[in-house]
Parts: sequence; structure tokens; C-alpha cells
Amino acid sequence: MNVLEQTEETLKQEIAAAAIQAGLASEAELPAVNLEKPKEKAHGDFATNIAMQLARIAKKAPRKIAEDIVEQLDKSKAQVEKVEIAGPGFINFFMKQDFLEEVIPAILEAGETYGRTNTGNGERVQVEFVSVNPTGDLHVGHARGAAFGDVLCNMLEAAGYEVEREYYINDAGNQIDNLALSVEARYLQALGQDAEVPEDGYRGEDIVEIGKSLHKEYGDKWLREPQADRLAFFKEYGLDFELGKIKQDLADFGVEFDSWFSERTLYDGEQISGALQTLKDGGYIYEEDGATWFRSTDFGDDKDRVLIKGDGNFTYLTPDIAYHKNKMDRGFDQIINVWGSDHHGYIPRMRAAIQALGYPVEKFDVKTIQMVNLFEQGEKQKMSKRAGTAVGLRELMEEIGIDAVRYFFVARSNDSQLDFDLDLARSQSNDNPVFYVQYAHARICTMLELAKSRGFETEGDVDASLLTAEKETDLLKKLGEFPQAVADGAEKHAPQRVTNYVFDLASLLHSFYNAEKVLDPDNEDLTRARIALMKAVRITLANAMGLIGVRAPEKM
RNA sequence: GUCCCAGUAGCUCAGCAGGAUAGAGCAACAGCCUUCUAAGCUGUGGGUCGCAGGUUCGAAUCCUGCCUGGGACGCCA
Repeated sequence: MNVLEQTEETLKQEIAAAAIQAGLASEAELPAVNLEKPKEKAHGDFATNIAMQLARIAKKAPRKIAEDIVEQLDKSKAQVEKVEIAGPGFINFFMKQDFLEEVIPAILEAGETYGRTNTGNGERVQVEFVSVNPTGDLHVGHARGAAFGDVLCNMLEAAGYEVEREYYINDAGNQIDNLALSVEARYLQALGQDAEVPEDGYRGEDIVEIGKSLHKEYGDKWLREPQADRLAFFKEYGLDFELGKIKQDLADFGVEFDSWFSERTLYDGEQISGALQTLKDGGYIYEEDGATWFRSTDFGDDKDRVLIKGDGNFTYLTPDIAYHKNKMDRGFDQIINVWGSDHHGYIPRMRAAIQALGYPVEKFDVKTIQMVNLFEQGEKQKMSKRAGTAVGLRELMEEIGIDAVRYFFVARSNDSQLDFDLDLARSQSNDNPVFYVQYAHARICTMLELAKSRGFETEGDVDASLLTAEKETDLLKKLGEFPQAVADGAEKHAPQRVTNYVFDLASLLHSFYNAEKVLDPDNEDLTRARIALMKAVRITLANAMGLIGVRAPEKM
């Protein structure tokens, strides 16, 4: 727990004690004391609404309750300078200036670990994301999911969760057979033969490439082999190629997985039949029209779902159920899936399956990622996978840069569609929030360099009580909020909390920079204190950017 | 028809488990570089929080209904 939290905690306890002492409520009746940081400076450093909450219990007017609490409050214990009652019954606390003085040493001490908390308490969370079929390149939508999942994991880790990042490889089933057929067609074409990519095959340039490379490597060897052998080989070849590319793209994007889970292993280990048996034992399976059905409507799904088709093959759902059983059996406290929003209709049946298998559905959560629209020169870009105009992650990274792409993708709520302005993301101007934030970091680094070269003392204890300018206390308060912002964002699965935070902090830094001069030869003590402040801001900016996966440059 | 997401300033979006006078960026307008990076800062204008009810001391936030936009509703994956 850091110093600011300590201050808040003490204050909360004192408020609770005062309320009980005033006879407003018993310990059991008293709601949790809520402390907020008022937007309005005139409303103090902290405020509580406890008087309003107690109105019903104490059967008194809120303002009267507030008065009673204030009367009983032991101000000395909680570092309170002044208390005011305002509005409908808010109690506003003005803290003694020195409550902020501990912030800088705490940050300098923590360094790279500043922002970490233990709200997660070591709970094990598994996040499965991207999980794109290995049949083509990652496009912008996948990229958004990748950025979201990765940043979410970073935040969860910072908040004290034990996180596993997993990618589910759909390397079995229909779509992979289609991949093999598509590769075959391109191979034959590379040999100059007349061949058509099947109706539901894959038409991407990458498949053409695979065909060519097969031709180069093997000549017409596979023409002479039986088709079954040929397809079996092409399947593996195509899979390796596509998966290799996906892995490379993700790695370049800064996303590393702890585990790559192959769908095939579910077949090998008889996990699918096991899952089916469990469902059957529960009485959730029935036969109709030559197919095997899962009665998902027992758990609120719209309709029942086919598990085994009339032709004897599984539907996509069946191995997926086994996969989730596998995940559950691995003992995670929480399982988070990041899916494209176009798969949201799939959620009820998966929830149903988890319940039918006998697992607590509260452990299962799905985050859906809304569509990305690319804009260039004010025009929305038409994207179609089929027409080959879909923009890939690779292209985006090369054109825009990893930093901007990652930042833009997590700056918005996953529930909102994202208008991605390519010109803005590319621009090296103040309009671009990524540069704005990075510039703040670089500015500080330059100052710190300069401080050294001009011979200012940059180490040792400083007198933080000298930092009383408005811009300075603003910065100190904001710095103190960082761990809470991260923990909050992690808890709510809201990465945009961190982009918002880091933008605000950068803004305060720029504002401070323009208002006050850090390196002042005529005031060494103040200079030392400000250098320490700059270090603390730099650390916090860097840590926040680290969570987003954006570089913190020392020069720009 | 059912389900999911969104609807907040001209535009793009925040709004933290209900709180005080709803915020930011862009755009518009007016200022700030003999001084640590002007990739920056300061100020001004701009709002029926889609609509209608409800819950309560208090609603952009929770509930219900409706409207608009996007998406999903397969023995595809």
C-alpha cells in the first residue's frame, strides 16, 4: 500500500469511527465509507458522501449528520487541515500540505514497480486472445484484440494477478481442410495447371505465395502423389507457414503468449469425447434428425445447438466446449476470452456449456472487441477480406508504427467501435496523443541530462515541502493516483483507463513545464526538489507507457 | 422477430459500482518562443447527456419501453 492510499485509509477509518461515536449508526449498519477526489479544488482534497448515505439509517437530515460527524472527527490523526460541509451534505477535507510529500520518495523507491498493487491477490487469470484461424493474415480487427488482450494482461499483472496468455490454434476441422484445398489449387496454378480455389476456400495472396514456394521446393513431385497424401502434406505445410507468420507478426507487435494451445491435442487426448460424456451424464444431450444436440436452452440460450452433425463430424462448438473444460480443469480463478464482437452470439451457448459441465459460470468472462474503421483523408476505407482490401497488422505496423497502433487501439473502450484516423496516427504533431505523451517523457529526460551537465545536485534527499506551486501539487496528486488507476482498470478490464491517465499526467507535466522553471541556479533547494519531482513523473510516465506497450523515448 | 454494442459539444471520445456547476482532444477564435525541446502552453465560445417514464435525498450512470446506427442470429468457423 502506498502512502496516499495509507492517508485515505486512515481518513476513512476516522470518519467511520466518528459516525459511530456520534451515534448515527452501529458498526454493522455503517456502509463502507466512500472517499472521492473532487474535481473542483474548492471542494478539497477528499470528499465523502457518507452523510447522505446515512440519512435513512440515522433518520436525520444529511447536513445535520455531517455536522455530527465533523464534531466527532479526530482531525489530528488523519492529517486533516480543515473540514467543510457543502452542498446536500458532502464533507470536504482539506489536507495538510505535507500529505503529498511522501509521494516522491515512494515513487523513486519503487522505480519500475511503481503502480503495482496486490488487489489481485495472486489470483490466477487466464486470458485467451487473438486465436485467429491459421488460414490467413491478421487484419486490423485482430490487431485491436491483440492490443487489448495484451494491455489487459499487463494491467492484471501489475494489479497482482498471476496471468497466463494463451492462443487457441484452430488446427483441426473444416477450415484447415479448406486451407489444404486452397493451397493445392495455388500449387497447381504455380505449375501452370488450370485449377480453381474452392468456393469456400481462402483467396489471400499468402496462399498464392505458399503455392509458389511449394512449387519451388518440390517441383511437380506432389502432382504424382495420391491426392490424400498431397493434401495431408499441404495441410501441415500451410499450417506451419500461416502460424509462423502470425507468430512473427504478433511478436513484432510486442505480444508474447505463454501458451499456444493446439485444438488437435483435444482429439488426441480424448478430451472431446470426455466432454461429451460429461454433458451426456448431465442429461443435456439428445439425438434428433440424425444429429446430436446440446440442450443449451436449459441455460438460457436461444436454441439448442448441434454437437455432432448428420455426417458424423463435430461442429465448431464441440471441440471448443472440450477446450473450455480443459481450461477450467487447469484451475484458473478467472477465464477471460477476448472475441471479435461478431462472435457475441456465441457467448450464451458457451456459458451454457460451462454450466452444463458443472463449472461456476462467474469464472468465465468474454470481452468483445468492436469493429475498427480505418479513415484516411477523411474517407472511410472499404475493407473486405474477400476483395483483398483488408488492411493487415503487418501493413499497419510498417505504415503507422507499433507505438501509435497500440495506443490508439486501447485508447477506446472495447465496447465502442473505433474510428482509426491513419493520418493522425502517422502525424508527428501535437494532435497525436502518442507523441504528446512520449514528448513529455523526452522533455523530462532532456532536463535531467541538462541538470547533470550543468552540475546540479540530482541525488539524495530533497525537501518536498517546497513544492507548493499549483502545478506542482496537481502533479503530486496525479502521481499518487497511478496505482489506483491501474488497479481500477485491471478490475474493470478497461485499458483505456491507463491511456487516459497517462495523457492527463503528460498534460500536467507540459503545463508545469511552461509555468515553472526547473533548473534555477539561484534556488538550489527548490531545483533539487523539482528534479526529484521530474524523476517521479518520468518513472510514472514510463511505467504507464510500459503497460500500454509504447516506448518511452529519451529524445525526440 | 430475438439477442449484443453504441447514442454525451460541429467531429472523435472520457466520465472511475449513482453525487456538487457533465470533461478532454480536435476544429473555431484570441494570445505566449533573447529563458530547461513551441512535437508545448494560456484563454474564449460551444451541451434538452437519443426520447419518454420509473427507482431516490440525488441519475449521463440503475430499471422499463421506444427511436436511430452498427453487429449477430447455420448440421459455417
